[in-house]
Amino acid sequence: MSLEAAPNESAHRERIEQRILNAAEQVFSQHGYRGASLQSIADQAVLPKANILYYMGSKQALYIRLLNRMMRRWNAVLEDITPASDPGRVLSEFIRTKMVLGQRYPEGSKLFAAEILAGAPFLNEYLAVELREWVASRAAIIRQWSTQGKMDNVDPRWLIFLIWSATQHYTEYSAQVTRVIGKDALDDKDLASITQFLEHVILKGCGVASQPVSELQKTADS
Amino acid sequence: MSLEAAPNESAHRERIEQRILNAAEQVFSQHGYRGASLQSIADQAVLPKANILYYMGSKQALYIRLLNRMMRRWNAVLEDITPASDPGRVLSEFIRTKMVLGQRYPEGSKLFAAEILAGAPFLNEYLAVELREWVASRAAIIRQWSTQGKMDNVDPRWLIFLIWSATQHYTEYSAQVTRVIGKDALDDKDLASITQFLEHVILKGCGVASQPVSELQKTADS
DNA sequence: AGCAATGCTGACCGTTCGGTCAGAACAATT
DNA sequence: AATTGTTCTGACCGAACGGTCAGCATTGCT
Repeated sequence: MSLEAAPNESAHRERIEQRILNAAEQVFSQHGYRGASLQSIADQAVLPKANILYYMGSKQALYIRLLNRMMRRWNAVLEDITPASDPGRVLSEFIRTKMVLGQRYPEGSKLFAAEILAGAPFLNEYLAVELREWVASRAAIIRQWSTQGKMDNVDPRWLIFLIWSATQHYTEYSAQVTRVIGKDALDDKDLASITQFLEHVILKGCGVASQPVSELQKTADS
Repeated sequence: MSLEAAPNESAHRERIEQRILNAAEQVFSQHGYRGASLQSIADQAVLPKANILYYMGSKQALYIRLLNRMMRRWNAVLEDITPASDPGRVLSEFIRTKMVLGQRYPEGSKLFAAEILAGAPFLNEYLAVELREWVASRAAIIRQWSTQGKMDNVDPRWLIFLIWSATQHYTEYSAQVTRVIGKDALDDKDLASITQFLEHVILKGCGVASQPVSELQKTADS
């Protein structure tokens, strides 16, 4: 329940807690809440198991702290969107931001995915209240863009889900993607290529003019 | 290792095995391989735990049988595609088929997702060999469509991943989708709307003419 | 140097894990 | 009624689970 960080934590405590959180994020993201064991988290953090509980209290408290940390990172996306905004610029930035976030916090993204797969027992309220309002408000603006003739008349909810799923895929399904394309990991060139592909297909597919702001970006395209 | 079904199984044994497989699919899909317990599978199947092991041998053997059953269902997708095929028809059918498969086998899809999230320890070889070849052969054909001018010059691998992720999202993230749109489940109308949205955006986004075959399908679109 | 506060952890707790097995229950054949 | 083969399951095994705690080590203040 109480998940605010104490304000007067020592730097040492802070360092160790981050070490535990990062280790836990890795284990939880691979095996889900039930499948993760405190022992394997302790091994990953190179700490005795009792130490994990000393700092985090319980498995559940640790898990909830992780979920909150991840959700905090996802704010600040699509914050400053208005009916007057240019759809091309906004959607482009949305796609790019999501791609970057997924690459920056791959374990956090997978943790989130595992939580949803399990039926979102801990994120139930967050999804049904905060995220729902987030989507509803953005959807309303996108719908105005459609009526203004700035883009096709598509259901904005499906558009948001499309961008989420298409970008998240490359972090959450990285095990599949890398094996299918025969690489150990996606490099920067791949990621740039994917981002550009998604911008091209989604913007064009929604009838949005490619971003008018001149950014050097002319590549292979019949 | 040996995972072929015995040919001379009694109808009774067959029925019980299916009951166990369905129960296990549900539990594994929610909690992953490690997070699933034989006891909870037994409870789900309303059978004593020892019975599960009597029929399936071990937790791992049961899990592998489930993976194989799911992979078998996924064959027959995009089998008859050639350079002469019409991209619009093929991509449309691909999207529709994937949407239907996800709705028909939601637990199987989630099971697959959990396996990938865990790093695909059991599907490693399948992904790196069979699925890789499947993608490579389809990608080659799509690339020919591009050079023939039938569609934009996009990377076919990203296109395939896009269709996978966009369609799978509605089964694997159903917990998130339903809470965000405020429904208990997606109904047929939602699914038709989503399918049509995806066809519209992806085909148009790839520069493919919407399927020429006249199927009554004229809906809201500025 | 002395002392309280905090950091730390090996040992332990009851429970649940995957898996084994002896033997009861049942069905089919003689 | 006896025999045989299969189906079934309660009871049990050692290991691992999440969590507790007594007590040692370390630190910081006086």
